[in-house]
Amino acid sequence: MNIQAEEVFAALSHETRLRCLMLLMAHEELCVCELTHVIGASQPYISRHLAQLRELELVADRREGQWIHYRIHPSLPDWIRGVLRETVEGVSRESPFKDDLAALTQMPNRPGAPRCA
Amino acid sequence: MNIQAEEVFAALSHETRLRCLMLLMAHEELCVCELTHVIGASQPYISRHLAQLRELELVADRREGQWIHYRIHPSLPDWIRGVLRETVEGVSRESPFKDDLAALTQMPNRPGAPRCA
DNA sequence: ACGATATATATGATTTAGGATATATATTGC
DNA sequence: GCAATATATATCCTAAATCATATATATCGT
Repeated sequence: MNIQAEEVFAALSHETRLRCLMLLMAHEELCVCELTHVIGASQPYISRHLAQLRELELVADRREGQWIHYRIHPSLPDWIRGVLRETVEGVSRESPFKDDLAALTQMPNRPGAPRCA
Repeated sequence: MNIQAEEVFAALSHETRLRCLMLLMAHEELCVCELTHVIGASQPYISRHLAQLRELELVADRREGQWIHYRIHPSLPDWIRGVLRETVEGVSRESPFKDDLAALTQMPNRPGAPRCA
């Protein structure tokens, strides 16, 4: 089943999902607890939005022990990757995206090595 | 008031609005009757979706006699233009976008000179 | 001024997305 | 096996988007 442009944009049209994607564009892999901490919402709330991104195959997940690491889906179509790249350009200097990037680096007890892009 | 990324993506998440934007990316200026003909929906339906794009300032309009010509907003932020360009790359070979471009050129009695990009 | 064409807006009904909370599952260390 | 941590899913309620239809406005030709 092919990924539908309208569905992609619907996914990007929600602040929480867009914040997750912008963080993942900058950080290769992040676990749910990191995203939850940075965005400052409840765990089920973040998890449900990540599930939507996962079902659309915009992100992929990988379990490592207790943690589930999310990343931009490796086989994302080029044009969608292009859209995300342009969006990073457009929003990464603005709130809340700018602050999210800062909040992540200041998070204590981050699991795994902080692998940054 | 600054244009919000989430609102932009919400606008792009509807097939009708996306089809209008893809057509406008390829054709500089199109009037409502052309878009209505190509998409094959009712005039109020198209007009209402164009109004949403206009309120967001993704498109601009210009009256010329009875016709109102729409175009991609000339002062659209670079990153949004980039998103639209990437999207054209991604979808213009697929239905319904591919067929829309064909249907427009075959439309009889198009008002004004068909100014193509 | 009148009828025809092009376009915009308003209204009411229906569907869909979002949010909060509760609960279920999986893994780890003991 | 049990408690603790990390994550996912289910449920119920509310808010927002969409659609079809009706109607209003603007322009043109006569």
